[in-house]
Amino acid sequence: MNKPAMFALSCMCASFRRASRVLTQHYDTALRPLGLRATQFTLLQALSLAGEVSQRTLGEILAIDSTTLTRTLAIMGRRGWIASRSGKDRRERWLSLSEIGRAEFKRARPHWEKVQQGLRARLGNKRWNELLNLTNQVTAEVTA
Amino acid sequence: MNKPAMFALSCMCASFRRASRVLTQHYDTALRPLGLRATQFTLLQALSLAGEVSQRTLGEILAIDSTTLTRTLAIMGRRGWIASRSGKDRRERWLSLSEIGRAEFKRARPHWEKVQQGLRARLGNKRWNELLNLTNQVTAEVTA
DNA sequence: TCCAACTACATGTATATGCATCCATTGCTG
DNA sequence: CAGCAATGGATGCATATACATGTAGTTGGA
Repeated sequence: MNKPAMFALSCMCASFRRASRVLTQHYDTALRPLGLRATQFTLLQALSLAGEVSQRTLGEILAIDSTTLTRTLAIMGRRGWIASRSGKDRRERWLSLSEIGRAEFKRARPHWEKVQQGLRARLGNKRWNELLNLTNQVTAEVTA
Repeated sequence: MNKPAMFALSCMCASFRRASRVLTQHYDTALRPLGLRATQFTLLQALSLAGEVSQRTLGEILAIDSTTLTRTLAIMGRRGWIASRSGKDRRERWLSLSEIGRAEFKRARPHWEKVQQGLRARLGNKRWNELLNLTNQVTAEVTA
């Protein structure tokens, strides 16, 4: 037993935030042996996919405030994962993964894939796909 | 034009976190005139629904670490929204809404309902219901 | 009965997050 | 071209979040 007291929430925001907390802990647990957080893995992955992007654009991709990125990237920068340079427009910071950052991402990816697989198996392919589609749609809808 | 650079994410955790950020800002914006955050509204609502609960139980309901609640409730307590007392087991804190807290919740609820309605209209009833169901299911599944 | 294990909450520390504001740079317009 | 508005990012500040650890109170045996 030890059934959790959890019950369904009718507030979309609250339901998403609760699910996020639960998922973040789940992914964090899987990545903890690597000394990596889910949020940081997400940034490594985003940069790996996007190539070189400005801080502003990275923020738009992940719907993260640019000023939040300043701090999070600083932490990752200290660990040597981020390469940044200024562009023609000298206000901009162009970001990409450093060599070390790419290696870190490569090291973490299998762990991430394992969590994804495990969760996908528990939810079933149908729900898994619906969830990814719907959550991405909500983001698009609210952002628009 | 001015299209957001956002694209679909395949990481369940990242997709949920991004959607949470977007939704939180959306709800926060609606509640800002009241000086209330979405997270705080959620706590008011949870306490309003749950009646008197221990801090531990409240944490289980919302999947929030009990130590997180210590701080968040402290903030809300300073504003006079929370009534707390210790139970027979003197380690426990039993929490409920104070009179002021109930008033604050009542004041905020219409604003919250308006955001919910607006979002529901944009997503359509079908997707809205699917989203609530699925997000609650993920929480249940991962928590289990 | 008494102590060891356990439980509930508090505190220290670190990251995540966003808003208001500031600074430097760029773009626009008269 | 001069000057002002707009933009990209940094900084100050406040909240949200969780883990490791500390502390007080409870409980289940020996």
